Amino acid sequence: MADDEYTVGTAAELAGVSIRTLHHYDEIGLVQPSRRSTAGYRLYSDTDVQALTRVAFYRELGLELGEIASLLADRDITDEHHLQRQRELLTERISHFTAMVSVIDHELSARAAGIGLTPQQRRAVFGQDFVAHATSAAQKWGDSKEFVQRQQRTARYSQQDWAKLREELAAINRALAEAMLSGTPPTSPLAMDLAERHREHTARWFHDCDHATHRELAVHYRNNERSGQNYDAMVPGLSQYVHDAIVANAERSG
Amino acid sequence: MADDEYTVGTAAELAGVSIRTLHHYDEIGLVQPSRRSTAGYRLYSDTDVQALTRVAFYRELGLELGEIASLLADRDITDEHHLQRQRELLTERISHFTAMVSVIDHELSARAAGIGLTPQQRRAVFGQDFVAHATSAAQKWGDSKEFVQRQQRTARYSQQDWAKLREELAAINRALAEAMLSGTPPTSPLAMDLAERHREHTARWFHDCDHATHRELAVHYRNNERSGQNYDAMVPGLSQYVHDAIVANAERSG
DNA sequence: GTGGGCCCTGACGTCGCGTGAGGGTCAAAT
DNA sequence: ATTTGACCCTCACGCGACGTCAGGGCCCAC
Repeated sequence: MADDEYTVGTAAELAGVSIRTLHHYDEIGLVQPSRRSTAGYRLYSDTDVQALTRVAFYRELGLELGEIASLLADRDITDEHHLQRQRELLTERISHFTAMVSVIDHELSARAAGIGLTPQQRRAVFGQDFVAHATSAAQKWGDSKEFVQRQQRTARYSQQDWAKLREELAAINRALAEAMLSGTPPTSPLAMDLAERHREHTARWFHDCDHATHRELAVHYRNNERSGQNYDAMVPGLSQYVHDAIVANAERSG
Repeated sequence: MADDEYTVGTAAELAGVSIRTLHHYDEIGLVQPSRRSTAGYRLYSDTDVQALTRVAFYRELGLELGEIASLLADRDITDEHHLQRQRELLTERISHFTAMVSVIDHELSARAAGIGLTPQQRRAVFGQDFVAHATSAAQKWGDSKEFVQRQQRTARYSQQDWAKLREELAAINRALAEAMLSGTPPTSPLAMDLAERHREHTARWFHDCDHATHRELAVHYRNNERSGQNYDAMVPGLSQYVHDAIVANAERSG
């Protein structure tokens, strides 16, 4: 056995998979050892191990062996193409999962506001439109500075932090809903004060939030398109009310 | 059938899985419909659908049905605990994949410098130490401002961008290697100029990079622990040389 | 020359469903 | 009142990607 040849055990370890897996790949012809010893031992070359590594990578990304086979068979695909492709698949998964995190934050926030999701809402959030919905939300917002900051901060929050955050937000939101239902105009000092509390809460827990940023948020709230808050789901008309209060508060402070 | 009850087809659609999957979950007792119609039809309640949704979510995160069963069975776990847990699993996957992207960028950069990885390097990068290596690299660096910026920028690069980036970096690295091999001291103007070109390249393609930041990078390079560059793998001793040149260049400019 | 570690080839088991076959159910349209 | 067609039921076998023995060779060190 030459120096740059490996038996199954070694090759398997190098590729980070089991011996049985190599046997399987040999059986189905996906990756076969370039040589056999006189005793019938499989001998994998460096190139073979590289192929195995590639397969393992694609597998971890969830591709089926058939797909991988056609990728490997395509002689037009260079090593760099493979790396590019793997990178794409990875970033795809990352943005998908990031979108799912947004959905969870959505539901956590909804619960923070003391509202469980109805079956209809769950349908929209977790049902068939799940990915499409989450992805569009992530695209609308996902590249903004605020989103990145929020992701970074919230990733570190403990369960206690979340509990506190939610409690505070729930108090603000309940007060806003009460104000609206009691006929207090959104331009009243009370409503504006609540808007200001909301701004401070956002700045404290999620991301920097001056009055200009807060105004932008308000528009998203009104359109019920902001991941993490759907005021109309709490009380119909509340999103418009919150929007108006935030704008009034921003006007007030200059 | 009451209004808040659904037959298999409907329940399956709400949960975003196949009918057969619901049959299977029923068979193994993971999620069973709370009622059957007189004709033997499975009737799923809202609560059942919620459980199904949860299972689907955990499945997408790669958990086995057995694990999910024990999670669902644990009556100490509230709805919010589930959401928290799912969020953790997601961010785990995200950082794992982000680490894998770093590894790919590593190899792309190595190729950019005109150097294919040797089997030994591949072993370190893709072999059994893969996850540990990538994860430790990500932890060392993963929370820094520079990393985030780099991720954000590079995510948008086209293949052409990468090609250009790599070409430029390869030219700089080759020049540095030549300088070292020809005995030019790292404190010479030529080496310092190359360090400066490297700094500008980094600032242009990856993240803001003043001289102080560049110095920090230099230390990582010297320790060969920086994802994306391993100068000693190109030419032994080059990492120290690059480090010294960067420091000299930083000294020079202030 | 023998023990322990590696390798071989079957071949059956597992998990999470997919995919029929053969047959009831139900509401609407004829 | 029946027929149509969409839905539902229960077997039951199939599949992908291996895991896991069982029974047997190879190889090298002591």
